[in-house]
Amino acid sequence: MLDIQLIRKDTARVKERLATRFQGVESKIDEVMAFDEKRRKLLTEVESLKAEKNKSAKEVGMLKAKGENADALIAKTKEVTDRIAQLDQEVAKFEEDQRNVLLAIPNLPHECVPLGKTAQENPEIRQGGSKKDFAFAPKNHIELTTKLGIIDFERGTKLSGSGFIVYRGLGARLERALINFMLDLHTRDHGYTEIHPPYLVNRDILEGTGQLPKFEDQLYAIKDSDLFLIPTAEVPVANLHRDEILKEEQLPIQYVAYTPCFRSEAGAAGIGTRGLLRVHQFDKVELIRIVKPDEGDKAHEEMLMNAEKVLQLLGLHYRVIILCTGDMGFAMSKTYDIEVWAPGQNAYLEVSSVSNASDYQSRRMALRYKDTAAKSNVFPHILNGSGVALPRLVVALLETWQQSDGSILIPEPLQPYFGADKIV
RNA sequence: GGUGAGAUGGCUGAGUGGUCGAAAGCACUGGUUUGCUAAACCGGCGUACGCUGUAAAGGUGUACCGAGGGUUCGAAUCCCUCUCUCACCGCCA
Repeated sequence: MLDIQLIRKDTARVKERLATRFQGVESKIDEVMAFDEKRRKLLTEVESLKAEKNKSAKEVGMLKAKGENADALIAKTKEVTDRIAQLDQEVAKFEEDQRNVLLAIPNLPHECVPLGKTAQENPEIRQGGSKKDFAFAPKNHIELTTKLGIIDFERGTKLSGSGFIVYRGLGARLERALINFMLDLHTRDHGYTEIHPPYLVNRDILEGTGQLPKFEDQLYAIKDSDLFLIPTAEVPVANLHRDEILKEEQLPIQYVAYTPCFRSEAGAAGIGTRGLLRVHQFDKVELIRIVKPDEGDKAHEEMLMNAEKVLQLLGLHYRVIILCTGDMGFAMSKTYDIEVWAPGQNAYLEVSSVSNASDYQSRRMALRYKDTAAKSNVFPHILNGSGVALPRLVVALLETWQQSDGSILIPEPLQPYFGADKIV
């Protein structure tokens, strides 16, 4: 969430930058300010009453110690206490109202993020690899996987409904090989520490990263409990140090985690269609960094390159785009997407989203570090990036490395993990 | 799931209704001193928010002793609920 001090001090500028996301959000700032003003006024009043109460209570104690009568003072203090109880409730109400509005306000876009409203306005930053030339018409992944018998779409639907898939035989092995390949790459070559987190988390955790309270309909909830299936490893891993005050030397932190991700995808285009492009459960290797504020931009660029490396090693063509202000996720200040080329679709598919959440999430989860220079506790910047998501990677891999006979070549760096050089 | 014991500041650990934000020790840190390593001594050392205020600071108030509620003029201390930890039993991958 945004810093209330910043909102108070620089109201106009905060509103201006919020408005670049979508028109109308900036009015929430006025709501926050209204609650804030009332809250502080009452707080001052109730706190001075409490000071009075504390003083009187002490005097009662001293009178009684001396054996004197304190009935009058007790009666008077009782009145003050009652009044305090009343005001405390009002203050709490304003605090809650203010927090609720704050939680519904998205992060401020980074200064360098291009203005825009929709995904069509996201500028391309660069490309990697090159499109493969085919001497035949490349098939799409559904045809390829069905013929090879490595993905069973029908039985996935039978078990759990549309948007669920079953990997089989070498398909299952490919999934496992890719996960291990990416985990090893990021831990060995890129310096991340592997985390294996819970797949179920409570409400507070989801509030910390910004999925709640606004996007509950996108989550799967566990009946008769307050637990939810994680939509991404970002949720448990970014929250790992919540409510902590880290030592400065603990930073930077770099975590990598493989988890399945569960998304209801309510209202999303493409759900219910066959294939791997949009599913309710998918595997993903996720990167998280927790860094000092002034190291955020550099860390962001590095993470992007960490994710790109996966595609480079697998010989895939891709492009990097930067999301415009209107297309960015709620909690993020700056986001790059990596889109991989899928010849069978004749389209780019998003396989990674690399974002800088600045201090927005660390504020929500009360994560700080002791900054020796500033002599105070500072909210670190939290970054997350897919490194990368599996289903669309598999699509691009199969469609790119397919042969005219329908077999699939396995890129060399993946072969030790897969245990073979092709799928036939 | 059952029974019992617990939860206090970075750590250990006192404190069972009044001047306790909390003893003491350790750790950390500033200083003094002894020719170094080190020791001794003196001091500092939680977080959040409000008010005030400065160039920086500072001053002041409130809250926080697992969480939430209650009793009381007054709660770390008494009562209730919950969470977690430990031990044993049961069950189980």
